[in-house]
Amino acid sequence: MRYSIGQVAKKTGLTAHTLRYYEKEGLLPFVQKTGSGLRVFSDTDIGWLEMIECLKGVGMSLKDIKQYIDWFREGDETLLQRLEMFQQQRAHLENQMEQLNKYMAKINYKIHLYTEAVRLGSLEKAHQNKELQAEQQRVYGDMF
Amino acid sequence: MRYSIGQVAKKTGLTAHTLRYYEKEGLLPFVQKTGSGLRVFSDTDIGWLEMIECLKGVGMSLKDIKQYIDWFREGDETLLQRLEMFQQQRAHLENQMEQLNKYMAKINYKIHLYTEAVRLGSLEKAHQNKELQAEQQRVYGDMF
DNA sequence: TCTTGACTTAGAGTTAACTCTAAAGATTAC
DNA sequence: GTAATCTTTAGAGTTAACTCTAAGTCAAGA
Repeated sequence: MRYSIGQVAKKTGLTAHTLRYYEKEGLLPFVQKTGSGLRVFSDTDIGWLEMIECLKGVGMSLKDIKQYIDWFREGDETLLQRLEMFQQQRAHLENQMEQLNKYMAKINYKIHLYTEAVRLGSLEKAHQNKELQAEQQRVYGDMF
Repeated sequence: MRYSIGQVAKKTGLTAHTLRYYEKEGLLPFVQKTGSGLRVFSDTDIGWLEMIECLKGVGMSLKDIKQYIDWFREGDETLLQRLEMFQQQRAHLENQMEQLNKYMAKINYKIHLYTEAVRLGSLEKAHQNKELQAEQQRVYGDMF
């Protein structure tokens, strides 16, 4: 299948502006153009965009994503660099997920606390609830 | 305990510049100053910084974090707003974690693929491995 | 006391990642 | 065929979150 920039924008949730910007930054080196200069995206290009979304979601900068794409274009000489990059990103992702679990515990505590506070009409009173105090100890303490 | 800005910087991994910036943006309204103007951080302030780190980590902007702090300062009239904010952030965090799990599957597949590719000296050959093709199907397909 | 290093301020500068503009050309629906 | 819509370009502008500078003040150790 072939897609115009607008169709890809709809499909991916990015704007046409952003897609052009990505291309300018070297992130979409495989997009074709018609004789009159219009971009034509293939399913392969959509696949690259999904990979870019993944790497961005893991916290990579566009610059580093471009590095990966450049390595890909250089061929099998850069297989090891690419493997190492993915290993680094996995390690990074593991840390990230661990962090998010901690944040979740903290936010769950806040939800308990504020649910009780809303019920009682007072944060101070909610804070005196023994059960919540115990949970706060577990999550690691504060009062905000 | 009381801490200078430099001690807090070390403790939190933020720079003194960043701490001053946070204060300027209204995120640290409880930090005291000495007669001569030096900042004095308390354990309560450290607690706030941990909360800010958490909310930032969940994806909130400094502006929205300030909103929460302002609500806190307004007292029990804003309990419901704060509860709703935390509920929204929990929902957001759940989506985020789900996304990260998908990214992890994708990256694990890449690591398998590239480990095999490095062994064979060719991405093309690794790609022909039946087991990897099956994994790719499960993860959702591409070839980059 | 002197020196060294930490701290103060206002305000300017930086970076990443968009985001928009304007003017013109291309394509589609009727 | 023509109106409406989409796409093109180069380049300027925006936003969030820092990051740094300069010129001076403060505090602790030898």
